Amino acid sequence: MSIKDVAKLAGVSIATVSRYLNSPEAVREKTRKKVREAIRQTGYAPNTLARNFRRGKTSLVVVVLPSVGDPFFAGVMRGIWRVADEEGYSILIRETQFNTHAFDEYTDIVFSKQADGIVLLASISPFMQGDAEVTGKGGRVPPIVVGCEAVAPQLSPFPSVRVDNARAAAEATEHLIGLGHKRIAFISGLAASLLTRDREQGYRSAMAAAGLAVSEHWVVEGRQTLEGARAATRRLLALEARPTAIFCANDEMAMGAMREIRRAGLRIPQDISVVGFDDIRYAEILDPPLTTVAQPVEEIGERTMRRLCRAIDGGDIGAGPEIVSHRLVVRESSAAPPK
Amino acid sequence: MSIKDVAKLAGVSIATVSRYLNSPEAVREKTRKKVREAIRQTGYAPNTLARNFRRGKTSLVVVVLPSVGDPFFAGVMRGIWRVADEEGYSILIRETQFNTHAFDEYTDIVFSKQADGIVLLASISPFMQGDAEVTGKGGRVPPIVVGCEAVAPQLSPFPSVRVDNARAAAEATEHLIGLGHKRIAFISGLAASLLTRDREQGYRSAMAAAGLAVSEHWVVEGRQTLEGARAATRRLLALEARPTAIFCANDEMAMGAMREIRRAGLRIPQDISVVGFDDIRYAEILDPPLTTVAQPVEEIGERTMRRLCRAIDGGDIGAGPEIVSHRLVVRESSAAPPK
DNA sequence: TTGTACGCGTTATCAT
DNA sequence: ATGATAACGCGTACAA
Repeated sequence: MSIKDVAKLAGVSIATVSRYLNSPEAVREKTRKKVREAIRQTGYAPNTLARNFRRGKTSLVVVVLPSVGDPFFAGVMRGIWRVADEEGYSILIRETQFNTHAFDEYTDIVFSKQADGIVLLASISPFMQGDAEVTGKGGRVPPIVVGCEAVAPQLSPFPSVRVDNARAAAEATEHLIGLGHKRIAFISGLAASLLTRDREQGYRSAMAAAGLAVSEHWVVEGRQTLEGARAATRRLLALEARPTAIFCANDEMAMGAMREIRRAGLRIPQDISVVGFDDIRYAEILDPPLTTVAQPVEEIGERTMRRLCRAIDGGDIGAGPEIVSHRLVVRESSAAPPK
Repeated sequence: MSIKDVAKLAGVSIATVSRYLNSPEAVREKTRKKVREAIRQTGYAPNTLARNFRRGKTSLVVVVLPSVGDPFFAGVMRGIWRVADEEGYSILIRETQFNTHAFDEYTDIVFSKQADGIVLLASISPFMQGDAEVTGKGGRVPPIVVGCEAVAPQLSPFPSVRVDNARAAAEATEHLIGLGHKRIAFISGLAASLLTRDREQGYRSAMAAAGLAVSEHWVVEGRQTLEGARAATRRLLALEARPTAIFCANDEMAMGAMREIRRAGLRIPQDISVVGFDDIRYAEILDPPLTTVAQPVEEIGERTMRRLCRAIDGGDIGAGPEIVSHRLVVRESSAAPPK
């Protein structure tokens, strides 16, 4: 059931069948009909494996992300899939589970032709290698685009698509400051994540700009998980001078924080305000609805994937980040601090 | 930078290089060293595309699921990935967004050699085709295993791995009945989903067994989404004889239901009890923590994938469902009805 | 417009 | 233990 069988049955050469499939206009209608009929009869389906091999293209793109469970990525993936469908790519997903991987684990995917390119979504690994070999074995830079996350200086050849995390975090902090808060805590993600570091830096600069000191007890690592954030929150609540507001580096952690605050018998926002980041679909249905920073997730996905496609096609997509706009969404989890 | 270059540089034949890669023990150590060195120097990486082509195997498996955003699938995917890594498969993910697809859209993936097999996770599509052609063009049944979802009778050739949804739903309903509830509502998923229909049937049979009538106003479609469940809940709350408990076909919908109940100024569980299904990681941190049915998600993923691997290898995996055990997790969202 | 024939990089078979 | 060579299915340059 290969192209040969179809050719034989249709009484034409395999070249004609191939042409029928790839540029039908180059085949006479009468011949087309014969081929069409033969394909129908044999139930022939072109062997994608052979086709890709011949074309030297996998038509596959790997998306690396920390955890598929995070609803935040659902939106980004939607954007990626939209473009992938348009451009004829299938998406392979690899979950890092927040683990670090050597950089060539990624580049090798391309060099060994398992995929044509790679999207790195909020994946910290390459950013940990201060001395990373950004060029591959052949001295070539594989098509890689980073989404959501910032890119370390030494990896500047790689383009990224993201919001201005520092600015957004600063705005969220300013919102709390504007409400009258002075003791504002920050639950960060993983120390290794630039994304989180950028948000922390935004928080710190907003505090500094308002002339507010940041106690080192107020900045705790939430490890980007529900559980991590719960532990972090417990520590914050145990502080003598308890913070009146907690800004979490993402909504997932904000959910964990809210849980612990309630467990401690405190009310949100009357006793403590909570602000998140990402505006996942649960943010609005929490009790109370969560104030957070919205990111244009589908747009990030689309732009990231589109840029990757151009890179795969050999186009020069330049380096540097492409910044998309964020938006502070004020809901009911933030209010003035208690007297 | 192909196997030829390595062979030339090492002064051996391509066959030897191939052997070095695939069964090193069949190569003399001295030769191995030469090849190793040549590979190092050239930076050669085997062309996966060519290898798969030659082997007639994609080493790819497609997982079809309604929505990656659902935290429930995160656990199932973890199980799938574990086995996939062991067996050397990469996972392609396709999101249906709850849309229906023709059955051959899936089977063609295998026949056109885009992948070696398919996992259908809670995906309704094949179950809608009463007259589905289960055998492919060549009359062969492609390797497909269904996870979480039940399989319609006409598709019985396909195996599945799942909990006993009807039984589990009955137990959850019995739990509410045991607390003294009589007016128990059910928010179902999509009418087309067998999974949801099984749960509905479990609910109905438990009610019937307890001698409780089910008003048709009490069974509403939540479309498996937050929004759908919210609309459904609003309708339930507007009923003259308002239900004292709502059983939701999954946790996602339970989250939506809880939101609307609170918006209406009602308390959970004092005014209304809520029970979900799945025990996603958010269930425990909701306010109040959600009573729900836990599924062994990783185990489902593992078993599903393992069965698929055997099917791909040509093993006979039989048909019929493989039932894994569920567990009712009672938390604080369910209590006795108000007087 | 159609057919012939080669090559893509690898694995596998068969000699040596 | 190693080498020569034939496939795998498809696309395409070139010839007809």
